This record gives sequence, C-alpha cells and structure tokens, in this order.
Amino acid sequence: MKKLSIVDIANHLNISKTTVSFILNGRAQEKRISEELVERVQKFIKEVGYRPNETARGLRTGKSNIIGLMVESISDPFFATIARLIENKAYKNGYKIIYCSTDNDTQKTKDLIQVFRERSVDGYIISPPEGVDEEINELVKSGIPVVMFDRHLPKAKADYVEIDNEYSAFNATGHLIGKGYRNIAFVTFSSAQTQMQGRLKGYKAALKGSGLKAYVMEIDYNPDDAKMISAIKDFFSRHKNLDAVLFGAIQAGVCGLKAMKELDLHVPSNLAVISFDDHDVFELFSPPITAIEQPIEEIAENVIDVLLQRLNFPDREFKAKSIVLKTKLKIRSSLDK
Amino acid sequence: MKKLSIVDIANHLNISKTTVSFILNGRAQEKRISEELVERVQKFIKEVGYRPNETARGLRTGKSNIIGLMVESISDPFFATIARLIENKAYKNGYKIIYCSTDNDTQKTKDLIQVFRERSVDGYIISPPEGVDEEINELVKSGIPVVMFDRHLPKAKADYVEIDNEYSAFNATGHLIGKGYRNIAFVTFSSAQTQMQGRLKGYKAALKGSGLKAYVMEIDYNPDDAKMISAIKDFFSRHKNLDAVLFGAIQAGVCGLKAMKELDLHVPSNLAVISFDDHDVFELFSPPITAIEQPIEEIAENVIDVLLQRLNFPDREFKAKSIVLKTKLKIRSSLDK
DNA sequence: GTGAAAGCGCTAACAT
DNA sequence: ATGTTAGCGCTTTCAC
Repeated sequence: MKKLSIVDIANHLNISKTTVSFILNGRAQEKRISEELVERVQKFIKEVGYRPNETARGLRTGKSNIIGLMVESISDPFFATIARLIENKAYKNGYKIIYCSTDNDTQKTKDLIQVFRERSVDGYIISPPEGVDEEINELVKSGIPVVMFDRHLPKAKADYVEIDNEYSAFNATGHLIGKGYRNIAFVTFSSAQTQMQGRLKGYKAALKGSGLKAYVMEIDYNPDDAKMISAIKDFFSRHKNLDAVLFGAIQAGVCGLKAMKELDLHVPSNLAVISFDDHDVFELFSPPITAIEQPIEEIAENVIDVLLQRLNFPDREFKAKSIVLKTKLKIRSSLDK
Repeated sequence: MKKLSIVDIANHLNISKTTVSFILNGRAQEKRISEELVERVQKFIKEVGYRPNETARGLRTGKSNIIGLMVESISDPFFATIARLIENKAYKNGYKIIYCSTDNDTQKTKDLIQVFRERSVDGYIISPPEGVDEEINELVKSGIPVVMFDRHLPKAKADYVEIDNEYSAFNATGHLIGKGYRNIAFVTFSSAQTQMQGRLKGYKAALKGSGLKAYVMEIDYNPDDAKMISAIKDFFSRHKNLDAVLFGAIQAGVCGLKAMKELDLHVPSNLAVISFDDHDVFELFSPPITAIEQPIEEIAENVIDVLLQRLNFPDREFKAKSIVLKTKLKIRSSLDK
C-alpha cells in the first residue's frame, strides 16, 4: 500500500491536482468549484485515507506548523507542566511541538535555535538563558514570533510572560517577618536572570524595611542533587542563627529540605520555610510547606495566546508585550512556631 | 539578509550545486572532488553561515530526522524524566524530538500517529494506550521503527522496554507480608494495560502464597486529583481493617498519601505504605515512603538504543526485541511499626 | 572530478 | 470553474 499523492487523487478522478489542492485547502468556494465535485473529491479522499504530505507543503509554503519549545529542562516539574498545557492548545490550533532542553547553556541554546531554524519552525517559546538576545532579535526581525516566559532578556525585543518575582519575594519575606522571624536566609540559584534577580531584590527590600540582615546563599546549579544538597548543608552549618529560609525555586526548596533532613533541622522549630513554586512535595511534607504558587495554567495560556496572535496576524504592527502575572502565597503550617 | 540556498553557494563559487551537495554530505572523497575545492566550499559555507534547509532535504530523502515521542502525559514526572534522557541522546545522534501526550486515549493516539506520519517522522517511541496495535503494526510493516515502553501491546509486533512489573509487585507485597502485615491493599489505576496487569498479578500471587485476602481498589484516572483522592478516601473508609497498602503508580501514591492525610491516617501506625515509582515526594515524606524505583536512565537508554539500531540498520532482519529491566525496592521507614 | 537535469509533493500565479 | 506549469531547496542519476 503505497502512499498516495495529490496527483494520484487527481488522476483517479480525472481532474487536475490544482482543483484537488484548492478543495483540500478550503478554497473551493472562493474558486467556485462545484459543490458536487468538492463532495466527490472529499469522499474519495476519506475513502483512501489520503493525507497531504506536510513536508512538501512546508517546503512550498515556508511554514512548518511547528512550534519550537525551549525550556531549561523538560524534566523540571514546572516546565513539564507548562509543556503539557502548551501542547494541548497548540495541537488544537494545528501546531505540533518540537522541544529541547537548554540546560541554561548559552551556546547550546544558540545551536538549538539554528537547528530549529533549519526546520522552519514557525514560532518559538523560550525560557532563555542569558546571552541569546541577539539571536532572539534576529528571529523577530525575520518575522518569526518569539515568546519568552519565566524570565526575559531585557535586550530582546520580544513578548514575554512572567510572574511578579520581586513582589512575590517581598511579600513572602514580609510574611516571615510578620511572624516574628528575624534571621531569614534566601537560598537560590546563582543566576543573573531576571526572575532570580527580581526575587533577590524583593527579599532584600523586605529585609531593609525592617532593618534586618540578609543571608543570601547562591547555589551553582548542578544536575547532581547531592552536590547542591551538601552546599546547602554547608551554608546552614555556617549560619546557626538562622530562624527562617526562603527558597528561590522549587529545585532549591527540594534540595534544601533534603539538606535540613540530613542535618536534623526541623520545620518550623529550627527553620521556618517558604519556597517558590508549589508542588505535591510541599503539600505532603510534614508540616506542609508554605509556597509561592505560580499560576501555571495562566502562564501557559498567555504564552500560547500571544504566540498564536503573532502567528495569525504576522503583519500587525510590532510592539513587544510584557505580561506579568500575580502569584499566590499558599500559607501552610511551615511557619507556625 | 535573505536565507542562502545551495544554489547561491554554487553560483557564488562558480561551481555546480551538485558539487556543493556532495561536499555537504561528506561524499567529496567518494566523488573525488579536489581537496582544495572542498576546503574553499567549506570555508565559504562557514563564512556566510549557510545551513541546508531540512524541509527540502526531508522532502527529497523521505527522512525527517525527527523522532516522535508519545507518552501518556508529558507532565507526569516519570515521563518527563524519560523525555529528558531520550532527548539528550537523540540530539546527539542528529534527531529532533516532536512530542505529544496521549492521555491514554485510543482515538487520540490513532489521530496523533497520523499527524506524525504526515510529517514523515522517522521513528516512534510510545507508551501506548490499548487498541493501537494495528496502527503500530502498520508502521512497522512500512519500515518505520517503533519502540514501546512502560508497557506493551501483546499484538503489536514491535520492540519494547519495560520493567518486571509482576516480580516487582510480588516482591514488594512479600516484603510487607514479611514485616507482619496481613491486610494489604493494592490501589492502582483501572487499566487493562500490561504493566498494571502485571503488578496486579504479582500482588495477588504474593498474597496467595500466604493465604491472605486481596483488597484491590481500581481508580479511574482523572486529571482532577481531587476526584481520585476522594475515591481513595472512600475505599480506605470502607476497609478499616487494612494495615498496609501498595500503590500501583506514582500518581496513585501521591493521591493516596493526600487521602490518608485528610483521613488522618498515619504511616506506618495506621497503614504501612509502598509505592511504585520513586520521587522526591516519597523521599521527603515523614516517614520516608518505601518505593519501587524504576531504572529510569536504563529504560531511556535502552529505548533510544534500540530505536537508533533500527534506524541505522533498517533492513536487518526483524525480530521484535523485548527488554525487561529490574526494579529496586528502596526500603525506607514507612514499614517499621 | 564536475555539472545538467529530473523529481520529491505541494501551492499558486497564470492561463483558459 | 478548472487546468498548466513553475517553482520551493535539496539529492542523485547519468553524462561528460
């Protein structure tokens, strides 16, 4: 059973492939092709299960109907969830998704953008590492829409969707202060990225307002959890006076809790805890961990909506959109002394 | 800056595009093209940053260098991790990955296979729902390699990689029995899939050996956790005599723990717990939950290796491979009365 | 050693 | 209203 082409269809029906093509692309009416013929063609197509070759179509039109999704790591629960939500809506709109993990590696990301370009990916969704602003601007200049999320590159003139990092950290830190904690650490990944900078800024601002001292621990991201755990253990051991900690990301929170466990530090008697990003692991922990919940669905929805807008109206005047969403501080018992 | 094509390169260098193509594809030597010319071409290509159009290449060769990854849900931590590991190796071998979530929906999966076919996806990695055996066989018959994982379809003549579900459940249940538990429940997703059937079988076999009664609870999978949690609560409430529970999947385990929390049932004083699949959430739970750890890296490695083999040696005689891997029972304190 | 030319399956401008 | 035909950018056969 060889695969049929549009010519086979045309020949079999004794019409031209143009006609078939028009019918296939819903331009029958516009081209005033007779109802009867349209029906005959569609019936036959259904009968033999003909499906146009998307590669050929893509070559001809220059569109691939593929969206490139580049995240820090697809295995991270935050990004995996986003990926799932984006997928749903993309497929509903006729787009497929090709993904890759950047590992926050600038060079790797640049290469991957090239790889995606070779395939004429129609649009990009990226949680960008630093240093790819130029590449993103080049894409946008070529008319290929790019939406950044989770963070943005100030020099990249593209749309982005993120949360209010600064306020979220400020608010969480303030909450700890309100509960009477005075030596509050901020444990996060070392990164100059906007989201991490924002969180750090919010944390510091809250402390400053109360005249408290900052204790910042920046972890070098390492795929091997054990390394990060022992770094955090070190930090806690060096700062015995801490009474609370704000984790700047889910991965930091998970490693931090593991570190605390190994040091036999209890929540909240030894350390009160709040972490960015919510997850089962925080909900099921004893006591449940207070978390800054990102509106994941809303993020995904905004990302894909903005991208589809750009895809559908490519020549609309360009003005990069910045969408900043609110988080929710899910207060749980990890704070009650 | 318009994108260059192979013709532009050829024209600029006053040679034919055939020559350029040969050089591009490493056939210069075979075609006895002069060293000097090869170098000149390569230098120029690098200079202008020329990259062949993969769509055109794909149309011509019929190969896309794309692997289709179809999992139950990309947001599930098990599948997300697999996706990450597969991605790594695939990209290293020049393959991109296009993914989709099947939701275990047979019709959706059939449609998605069609969608992937339109794009001439070179090979498939699938955690298949039931009822797509024919589609898989058709792919294999057309010479397109398919590797199933996590489960397999007995009627599908394709390679698969999975764990020893029956033994894993048998062993875990036996461990509970050895610890003195007598009323052991098995809480799992209702599914006729091989992996779930295997787990159920192992559980029952262990009980039978000790003359114990089976308490099986089959949850209908529901994207809304709350529904599943309340179903499990119901079950626990109806069976107050239970002293231990084996969860048949990570999602069942997480929902089960949430249900127990709401019912104020403690581990292990009220119920000893073992769950399939390991995860941070089990490690950080108090007390840490004993888990049946799947060798995720090994699974991913085997899946992609088998697929690459098929891709690289398409005409090698076909004999479907079954790879069954061992799990590890990670014993934690969730069992010690 | 290199080049001309056909053709992969489709779309769309241009006939008719 | 429908057909003819020229590409999209590449690979590959065959000719020189």
